[in-house]
Amino acid sequence: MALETYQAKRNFGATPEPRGAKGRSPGNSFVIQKHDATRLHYDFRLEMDGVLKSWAVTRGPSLNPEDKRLAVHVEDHPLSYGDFEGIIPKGQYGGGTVIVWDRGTWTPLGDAKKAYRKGHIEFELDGEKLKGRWHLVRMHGQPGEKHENWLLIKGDDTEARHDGKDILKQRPESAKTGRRIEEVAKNPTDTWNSKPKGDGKAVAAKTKKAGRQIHDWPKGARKAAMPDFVEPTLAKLKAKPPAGDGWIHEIKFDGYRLQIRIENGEVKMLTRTGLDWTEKFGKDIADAFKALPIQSAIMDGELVVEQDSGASDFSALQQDLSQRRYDRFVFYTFDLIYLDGHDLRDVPLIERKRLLEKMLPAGNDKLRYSEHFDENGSLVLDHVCRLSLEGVVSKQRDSTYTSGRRGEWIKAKCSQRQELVIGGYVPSTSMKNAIGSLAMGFYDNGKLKHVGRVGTGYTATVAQDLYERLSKIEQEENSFDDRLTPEERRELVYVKPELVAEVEFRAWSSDDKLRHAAFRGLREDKLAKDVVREMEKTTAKNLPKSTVTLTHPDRIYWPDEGVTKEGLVNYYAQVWRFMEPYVVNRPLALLRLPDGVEGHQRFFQKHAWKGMNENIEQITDPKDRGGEKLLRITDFDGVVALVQSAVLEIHPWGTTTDSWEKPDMITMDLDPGGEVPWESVIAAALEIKERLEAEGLAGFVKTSGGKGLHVVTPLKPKAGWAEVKAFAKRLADSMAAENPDRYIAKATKAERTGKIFIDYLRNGRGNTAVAAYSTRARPGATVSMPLEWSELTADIGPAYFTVDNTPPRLDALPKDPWDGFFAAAKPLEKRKR
DNA sequence: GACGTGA
DNA sequence: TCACGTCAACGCCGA
DNA sequence: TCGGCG
Repeated sequence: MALETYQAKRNFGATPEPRGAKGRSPGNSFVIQKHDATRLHYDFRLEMDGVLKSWAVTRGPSLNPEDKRLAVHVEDHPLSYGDFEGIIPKGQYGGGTVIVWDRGTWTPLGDAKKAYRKGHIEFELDGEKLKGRWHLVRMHGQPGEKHENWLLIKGDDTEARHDGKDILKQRPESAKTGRRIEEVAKNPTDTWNSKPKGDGKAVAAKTKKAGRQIHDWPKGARKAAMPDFVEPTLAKLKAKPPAGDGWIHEIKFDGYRLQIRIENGEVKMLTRTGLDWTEKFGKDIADAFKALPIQSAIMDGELVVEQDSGASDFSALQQDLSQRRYDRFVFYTFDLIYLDGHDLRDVPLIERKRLLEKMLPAGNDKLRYSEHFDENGSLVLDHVCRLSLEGVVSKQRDSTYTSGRRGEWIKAKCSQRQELVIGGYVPSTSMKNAIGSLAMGFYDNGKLKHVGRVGTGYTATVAQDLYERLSKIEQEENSFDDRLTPEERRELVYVKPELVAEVEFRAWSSDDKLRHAAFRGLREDKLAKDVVREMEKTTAKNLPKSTVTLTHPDRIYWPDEGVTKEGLVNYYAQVWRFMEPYVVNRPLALLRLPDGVEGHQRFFQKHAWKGMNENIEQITDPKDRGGEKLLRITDFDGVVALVQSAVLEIHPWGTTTDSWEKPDMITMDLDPGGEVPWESVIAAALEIKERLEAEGLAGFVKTSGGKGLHVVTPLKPKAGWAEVKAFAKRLADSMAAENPDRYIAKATKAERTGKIFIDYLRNGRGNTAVAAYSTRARPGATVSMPLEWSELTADIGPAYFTVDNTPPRLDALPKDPWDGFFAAAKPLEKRKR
């Protein structure tokens, strides 16, 4: 065991975990000793009351689990001295903003990739005894900045924490800093740009219509050329609309969000991501826009198909689209971004809408102006819901038009109501002779299906009244056709299914239970036998069911898309039959975000943890028998358990646990650097495919759900990790060598602009790549989507498929896009290794 | 998300 | 009781 | 040998 010593360049002192402290000795340097030849390398900086008191460059141990002991020897230092030999706190924590006390203000330094160490420190400074804690973090830094490691120290009372939350609490006056922190803390997002590049060649104006004269442009309007695609404002999903005068409320449409661009007499309709879908929607809408007395404009709105009730209907819309039936389309315009030479994005919303209303002819049956309401938000929602509309979108009256989701727009959805049969009750625990909750059901083919309990919505009088009536019709036997779980049966008293109640609820859950149900009264006029489910079951398909309990099924994981924990389970239920072979019986690495994609927590996990759901299996790495247990799932319950654990990305090894040492697939990750056109990424994927086929191997392609594409090769498990990785490296290297202007096989960021990084490093032992059909923990609820090669066109970007649009896609597919994946597996032959 | 720990 | 911390880690490449 | 990258 080699023992190496490194000397600090200057003074430094640290005494982690007091229990680890051992002895002290004078001297004049900070020495850190390393056992074994594991890599050691950490930089420390020591910040005290705004002054850089001292600093040191040291080296620490790698996080090799075997290498947990660190010996530190600190000598003759004004701050601290002593030896310690202690257990290094294992692991690190990920993410967050690092803040330092710098010249009198808290300054965010940037994102901490991880904090490696922390500990306590006691020291004397100018005769004063001080206590503190230290953190060592590794910095992301800003682009172009030097990357540094910082040790943050403050006294006990004002310890600098890695996420800055406490600091903000203590220093409310630093609101400015707070915003900066927010910004810095924001994850650098996807740089993939699916916007069409402004199409360059201007189409000659056919007929120049007389533009409507606007003499007094509202304040904020800027003379400007028409911008390219403007990323739409997105609404954040909230439980109810915001209160206050600053908000206006519009009806929420259930259709396709489109950006209308009128330019040189041409009308274009772009989707949320900027794809040109003008052709998809027939001529009617485009013609209606063409007829407007406008020279150029960008408008924001939604294409819908209205039911008779006036509610928009997404499924009808999709039906019409697939049947090329265009006559029922109606376009609701709700925002005006650009008009006749003026950029209106900085104009307050209310003014934009005023202008928009003037532009749109009243009484047009194709184009409508989306009216808004000034009343109290909850009132509007109530009203809207009573009309069986979907919900409301609330917008800040004076907000400018900003791309993305910033909370200026908030959407709230309506609840549903329906009559249900009371099949039992649970006595109240707080009141005598009153019910606490009701067990409800509906009839399906003459059988009473249990849909869960309704435990709210009663006044005390009603609860007593119900008890009075229900206790008279008690019965021994189960009133429901279903076998209830012990939890569902707990305290339950069955009654003859005679009474009908109206119940309000937010949604049906995947297993046909009520969500957020509230009692709204008895329906004396209804016969129990007539109570059936009002809303068509959306799926008659044979979806896998899970017994895993979801806590907080309403937890929102993707606020923009409104994808909840339960929604994610539904997604996996739909894709499971396709996804299963790529995730079961493989060691897994997980990316977990308990607070969703916008939350502050985000961490990888590859080892088992305490309290882990029993449907996630703990397995032993045969190469590391004494080590921590790795993870595996074997069935649908396993994925649901992952979702319950807030796993938003699933990264399996490229092997099954049946043959740990022999991978059954190769994943080549094509990661385009900046300014690489999407067509080039497609070309790269095709080139890899050809090269693989030249070697007698098959290639399958999937979107990454992020920026690029993955080309995956099935293998007969024969060659070992080293050989497979060497093959992958050779493939990447040869492509980079032959086309150095297009490809690069190494991760050097600076050289990657304009090139595609062919990442072969996912093919080593213990390395992972995101699973087919796994969601990605990024905005948009995107998924990694297997494609047939013929589907790989410019229309489909790397982040095109999402939790929302994937199930309909899979339904429409004649077969698995990766049909025959494992059948196409060939062993990696010796000569190719 | 679930656990352990220290205040 | 509450607030906080913890949850991966290694080879490769260029300077 | 170090920092930076996935």
